[in-house]
Amino acid sequence: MAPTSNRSRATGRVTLADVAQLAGVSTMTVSRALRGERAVDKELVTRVQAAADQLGYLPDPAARALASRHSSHVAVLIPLLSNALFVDLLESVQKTLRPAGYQTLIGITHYDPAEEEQLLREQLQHRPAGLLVTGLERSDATRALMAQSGVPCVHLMEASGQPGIHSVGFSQTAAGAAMTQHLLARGRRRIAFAAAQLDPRTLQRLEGWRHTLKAAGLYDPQLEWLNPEPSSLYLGGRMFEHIMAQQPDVDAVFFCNDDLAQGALLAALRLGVKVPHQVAVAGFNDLTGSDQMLPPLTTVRTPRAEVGSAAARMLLSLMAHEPVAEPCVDLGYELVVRGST
Amino acid sequence: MAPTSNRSRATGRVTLADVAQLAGVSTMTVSRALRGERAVDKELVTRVQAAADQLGYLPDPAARALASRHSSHVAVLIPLLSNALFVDLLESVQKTLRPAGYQTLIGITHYDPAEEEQLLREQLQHRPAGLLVTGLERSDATRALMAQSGVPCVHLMEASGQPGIHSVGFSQTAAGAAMTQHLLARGRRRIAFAAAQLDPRTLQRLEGWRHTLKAAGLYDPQLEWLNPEPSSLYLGGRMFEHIMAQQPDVDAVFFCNDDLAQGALLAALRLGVKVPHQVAVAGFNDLTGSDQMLPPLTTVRTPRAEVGSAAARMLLSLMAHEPVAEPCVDLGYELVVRGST
DNA sequence: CATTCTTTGGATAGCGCTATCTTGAGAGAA
DNA sequence: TTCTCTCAAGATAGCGCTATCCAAAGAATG
Repeated sequence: MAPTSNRSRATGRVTLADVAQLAGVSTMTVSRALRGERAVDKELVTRVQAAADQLGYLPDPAARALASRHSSHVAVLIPLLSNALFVDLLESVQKTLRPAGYQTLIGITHYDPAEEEQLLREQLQHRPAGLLVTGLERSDATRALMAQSGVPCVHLMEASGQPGIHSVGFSQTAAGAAMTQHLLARGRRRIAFAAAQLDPRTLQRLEGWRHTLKAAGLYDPQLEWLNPEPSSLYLGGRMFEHIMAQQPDVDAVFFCNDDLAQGALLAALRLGVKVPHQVAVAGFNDLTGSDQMLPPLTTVRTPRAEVGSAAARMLLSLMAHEPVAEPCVDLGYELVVRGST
Repeated sequence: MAPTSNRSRATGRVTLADVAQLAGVSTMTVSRALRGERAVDKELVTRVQAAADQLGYLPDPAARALASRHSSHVAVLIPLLSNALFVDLLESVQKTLRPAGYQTLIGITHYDPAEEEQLLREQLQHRPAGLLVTGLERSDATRALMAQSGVPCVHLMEASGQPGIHSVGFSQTAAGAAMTQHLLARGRRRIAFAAAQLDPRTLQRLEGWRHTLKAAGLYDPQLEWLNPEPSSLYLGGRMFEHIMAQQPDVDAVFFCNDDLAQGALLAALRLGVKVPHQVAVAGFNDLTGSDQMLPPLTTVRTPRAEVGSAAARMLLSLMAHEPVAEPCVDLGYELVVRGST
């Protein structure tokens, strides 16, 4: 066991003061040496480092937060964890932030602006060092809270053009258009768009689809199937059944998310509808299992892991008050053509 | 805008001192009144409450943590977020803990004992008020850390018999046995057990399967298909193909998780293997989509949402130093028989 | 009525750090 | 040489709370 000072023996915790005593310097020097802040004599730094290692010193985040006015937390607001997209995003965020000494505080908004505001309010109490939020659309109150808190923030999954906004993502509209183009190229003419949840990014994909069909002179509002319920395999199946029953001339369905499309493919099997012969089916996000479906699902692979790590790195720069080369990063997307189209 | 004292005007934050000044009492009385600690005159409590509301006072978690030696965080250690089981568990935990004023710190262990230990070490730095961990099995070092930290802890998803251990879950062994019994009752005789990941709970299900088959005189080690890779639809399909190719006499496959079983059902469709005619397929956990498969998947519905909320409530009691009626809660499971068997 | 026991509010002293000012020593300028 | 001017290290003073001790006032006891 390492020797301990009177102080640490009393509380059972190794403090800065203990390290300072052992290294023969002031607590302030230890604090500075350990954080690499300001100039500290190189020899002193190694001596302090050695003392800290010897005692097994670990800084107290609460004391740090109180004294410095910001914690080592990064607040992350995402809509759901039941969409694998956000799980992947979160994993890559954590993988980048944790080694840098930041804890992520996860808030699930359920796509509800009021809940987002409430969560943000709670999380700001913890004086987070940084903030990651999904998308660009939010209530004025939430926006105001963010601005007035002064906490650096990066927006995820969409690429904003606005100055002063940091974002990492891609153009959902372009991705929606690209998939629609693909279906057109496959000779489809009655291409339905089926969406659930109707969150902002889904609506952007819808816009891409609309724009492309209009340009091709094939747009028909009847082809829009919008359902505000949460996305699920079950709902995808039900929507597919409805579409097939009510618009037998539809020759392609573009679902806003893979879980809907997977449900549709299963429903097609049940109904005996031939995919892609009779109708093509496309999804979005390339979630687990899409490549295992029968037929395998054509979809758009979204770079969520890359978005997570790039956004986390950008946030690290912001938190360190370093300059950020490119405040709006577009990581693109990839059309993945499989058997279903 | 509410009037502010000199102090809060200086820092831009409403403090206890501001509330105390407005209510005409000491900060200590405000602190006690707001936390409902010790006996405070009823009239004073309302006066303090009113002052706090008027000023929009919100306590500072960092200061609280520093002074009281524990934060308002609850650390939660789960293996994965890519298994929907843990997403459901987490959601219900948060739903219970958040209204009680606790923030959850999520740590993803990836089923790795070393990573679990590392995460716990980091999280204990934050002096959590409570701890939720998955399962009962962990490294000695982790166990020691937990014990020496003195942080109240509830174990999830398994029901422990050990005294001094708080747990909420069910018997994985019994659930594994129940499914095997069901397959036997359906007249199956060559029942394979296919598992991935091989985490402790999977191995307990395996034990239930083994025990039941042995009792029926039908056990054969050849029927165990154990693969340490992470669970996925893809892997389930591959394992199913192997089993069918190498043991054509197998008339049922019990998968340790629904994602594997779903992959198997899709593979069966691809291969033209008739389920349940030629071979029955069963899963575990009743995940999203299992009821949408072709045929719908027989599985075991596990009460993860109930486990999450019951465990969170138990932890709240422990953190409040209240007595816990039943330290080991068994919430059971439910066999869900569908078309695949 | 004196004595003890319970309250309940307040004063005090930190919790373990960091922001900020001060000090002292060496470098450079006059 | 003498007077700035840097710049690194230290002293000081909190950050915003709560643990803990204390005192005063009532309640209970003999």
